[in-house]
Amino acid sequence: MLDSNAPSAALAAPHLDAWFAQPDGSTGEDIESQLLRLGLPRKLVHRKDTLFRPGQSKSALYLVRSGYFKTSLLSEDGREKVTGFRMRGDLLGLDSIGLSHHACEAVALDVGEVIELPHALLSARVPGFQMWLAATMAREIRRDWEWMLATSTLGAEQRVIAFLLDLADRQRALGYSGEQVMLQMTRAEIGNFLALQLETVTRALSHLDVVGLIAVDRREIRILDTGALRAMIAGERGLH
Amino acid sequence: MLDSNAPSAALAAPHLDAWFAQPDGSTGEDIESQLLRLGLPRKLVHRKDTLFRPGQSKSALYLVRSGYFKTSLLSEDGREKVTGFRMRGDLLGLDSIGLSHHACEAVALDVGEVIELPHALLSARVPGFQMWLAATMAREIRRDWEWMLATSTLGAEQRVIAFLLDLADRQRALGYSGEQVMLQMTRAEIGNFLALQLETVTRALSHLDVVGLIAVDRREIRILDTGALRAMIAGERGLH
DNA sequence: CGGATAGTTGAGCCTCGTCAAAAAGCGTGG
DNA sequence: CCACGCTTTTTGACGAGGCTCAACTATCCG
Repeated sequence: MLDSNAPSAALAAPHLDAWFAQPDGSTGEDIESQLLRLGLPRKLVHRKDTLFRPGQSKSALYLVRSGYFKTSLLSEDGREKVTGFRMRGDLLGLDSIGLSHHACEAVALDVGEVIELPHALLSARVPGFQMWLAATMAREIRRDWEWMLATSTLGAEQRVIAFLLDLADRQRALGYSGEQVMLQMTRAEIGNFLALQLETVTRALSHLDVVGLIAVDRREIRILDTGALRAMIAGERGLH
Repeated sequence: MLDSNAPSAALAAPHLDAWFAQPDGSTGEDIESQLLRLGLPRKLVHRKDTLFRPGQSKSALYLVRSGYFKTSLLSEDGREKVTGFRMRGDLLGLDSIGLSHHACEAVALDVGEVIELPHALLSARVPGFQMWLAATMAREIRRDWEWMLATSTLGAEQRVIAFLLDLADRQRALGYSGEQVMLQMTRAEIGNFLALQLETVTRALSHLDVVGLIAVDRREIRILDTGALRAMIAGERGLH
């Protein structure tokens, strides 16, 4: 649901445009594997480790190699908003490009590993890095907008469904089953992300379990009827 | 409210990093005025003109020179979400960088003018363009997140206040008064953006008028007590 | 084993959405 | 210039979805 990329033909364009014409993944993996070959500094994290905080001076982006992270925004008066859950292949710190300090917070939800990407260095040394970065940021913007659409037009249960299907899709894209989803985050964090209370998330999960569309076992969710679930967010629009 | 850039010292960094170290505006105006001097193609638009639609093949970004635009996302099943209102200095089409086709829609709310920015050309010819673009995209991401925070933690009236203050701030940044805001969009569009119904927007505006914090005259809003308004979104957190 | 964290479930209430009707603007053409 | 139709806005009444508060259970970790 989350990526509305037109899966169109990659145009045979002059080299500079090569990137912009790419639908999504192909050249991306090129750049990504280039980055991996560069022997950039790696960093191991444990559950609840904070990778960076708002206001902290920023030196690099982080590319997630393994594990799960949440990024969140904090307001002065204590409100918090989880802006996304990140997994392998995602970039952390995109939002603070152009700033000398981080604007959001990134916390590990599990043990994991990230690679530091010093943009200045990479911009100079890796041809196409800038393009890749811009394309990645654009994808982040589209994701954000999709979720804005979801939270403002879908009811509580529909949002939870969209969340589960999104996780499943992303897991599938990484080579996992997609039938089974292990939630690395608390109900409260899911609720925060979806603009719901944790009790509402619980109730939605319980209800979907009762009607047999998913099987909930603690944080392990088995998706039993993808078709029906998809129909529930595409069909009747919005609340009601 | 919307831009949480640290107004910190611009570090004396190696040239490549110059951009990333910039807090926000200074070098940006450099690039922007460079762009203006290039004699890039301009385009005049009328009220309700569509600059681009989802699926339409994309050739360039658009820099707003005058007028007001809304950008919105459309889902297959007809749901719509206004993703932002854009004015002078804003870029249209950022979200579809890396795609060959547009992912969202941009419509003029008034007569206006835009400049076409062909990224391939500019990336090659204007040094620092890529950096500027990345910084601009990052700012868009931060804005989006701020609004996600707002819509998920603030009550209806607070969201409307945040919206008015944001408009006022942006107008002030462009050299206008900031006391007076002319809404170029309908109540329905405001509501869509804020995840509210149009009736709720109307009620919020009416109420704020009654209590004397703003003066509503059709689409002309006069902000009478900025301090009190700011307190209402920073003070008591969220709903209730 | 015991304290803390996380999740579940219930009951009541409140904000905001829904439906409806009317007023006010606004553009258009006679 | 005014009449007409359309869009936009306002206001009211009502109901419901989800939030709040609260109690209880399960789980994790030292």
